[in-house]
Amino acid sequence: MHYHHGNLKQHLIACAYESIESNGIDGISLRNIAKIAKVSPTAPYRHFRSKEHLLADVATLAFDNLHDLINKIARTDDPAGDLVKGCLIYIYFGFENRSIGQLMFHYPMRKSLFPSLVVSSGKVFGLLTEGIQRINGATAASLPLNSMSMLAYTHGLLNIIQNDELVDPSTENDYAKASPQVKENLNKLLLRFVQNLDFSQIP
Amino acid sequence: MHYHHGNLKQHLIACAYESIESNGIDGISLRNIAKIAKVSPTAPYRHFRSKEHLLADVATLAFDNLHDLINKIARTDDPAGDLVKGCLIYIYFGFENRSIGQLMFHYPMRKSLFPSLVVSSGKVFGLLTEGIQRINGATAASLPLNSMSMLAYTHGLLNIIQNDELVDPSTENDYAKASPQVKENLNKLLLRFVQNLDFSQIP
DNA sequence: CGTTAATGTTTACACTGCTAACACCATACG
DNA sequence: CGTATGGTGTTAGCAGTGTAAACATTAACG
Repeated sequence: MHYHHGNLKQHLIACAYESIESNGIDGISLRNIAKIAKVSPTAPYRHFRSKEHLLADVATLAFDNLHDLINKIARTDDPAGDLVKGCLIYIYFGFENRSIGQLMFHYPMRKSLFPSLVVSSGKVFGLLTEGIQRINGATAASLPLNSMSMLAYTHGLLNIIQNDELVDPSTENDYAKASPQVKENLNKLLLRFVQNLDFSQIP
Repeated sequence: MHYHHGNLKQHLIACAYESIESNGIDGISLRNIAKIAKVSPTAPYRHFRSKEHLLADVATLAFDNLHDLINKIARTDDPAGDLVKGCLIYIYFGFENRSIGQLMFHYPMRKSLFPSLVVSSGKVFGLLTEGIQRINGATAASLPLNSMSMLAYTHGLLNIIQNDELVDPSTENDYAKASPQVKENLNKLLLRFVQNLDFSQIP
């Protein structure tokens, strides 16, 4: 029995990351994470001031992973296509890592309390901004608004796909059919959105 | 001390609704709601099978309220403008009722388990669908995808506005500046989006 | 080698969702 | 009218939670 683990902090983050992804985000508890890490129930408090602090570090790691994925795509001579690719990665990352995505985007965390989290998520947003900047005709003045707008749409599409259990067979609104339809058409929808961005100075 | 309250169920929903909005959604507990309703800690279990069931009813009520608000707007001869108005109400409802909005859109609830919730949220979506349908040139084939797309954008914009504490003064990405910018330009952004909807048959 | 600070453990507390057993009481039925 | 019944409230209690405090061990350094 080693009293000193060596690198418990990183290990706890990794355990939490995995446990969240497999057990869902509400089934998570500090004590459970500690048990997974084979450590006493309150050991995490030597490394994290609170549960929220641990989760913030998990989210930070997740944003870093997402950033690396998006950053890996090539910069071709088709900036709009590149941007759409990035957005698709964003969406599929959130979709495939369901619980982690929930933690990143929906968990009620006071994000501003965790500088590293703010930096990491900011970097992802930075990639999106850069992607828009590369598009022909983009203007500096229109950049912030268009970036936010693009993020909104991308994020919204992710949301739709995530929540396709919000399906209702009883009404005429056929969510169940629409959601896969969205998935098949993500590329088209995003591309159209990009092409319709407004680069004129917004008064 | 009246043993029989008379209408405890509705009262509990109302208390929960209020408590969530003022105390936030994580600060909520069944026992606390019971205390607010001046009833024993386990009394709610006579009316709700679980906490999630109570919250589902709260969310249902919230969607009904939102539906009524959106449904109240006039149907003018400017369908695009009407639709945008509806979306704005959607956004501001989520923004102003912060915690309730979180419950409606982000709380990890198995929505499909609660038929009334599915119906109520479906009705809101139905209004949006109807709004798109009224636009000149709208086709039946393109309706589901366009509705979901519009919902995605609207929802994404709400998200941006809700999370403007995701602001980062330390990076170059000036979220803090961008977010109010979004708020000021919501109308324009939504209108442009509506005007760029694609009503051609999507292959 | 001894001190100290870092890092782990044990104990304890208030709170949570939830179940089970019990208390009250409005109503249906003889 | 008396009484059984079932709906609705209460109390007691369990397992699990986040967190703080006190204690134990060990790595690092004088």
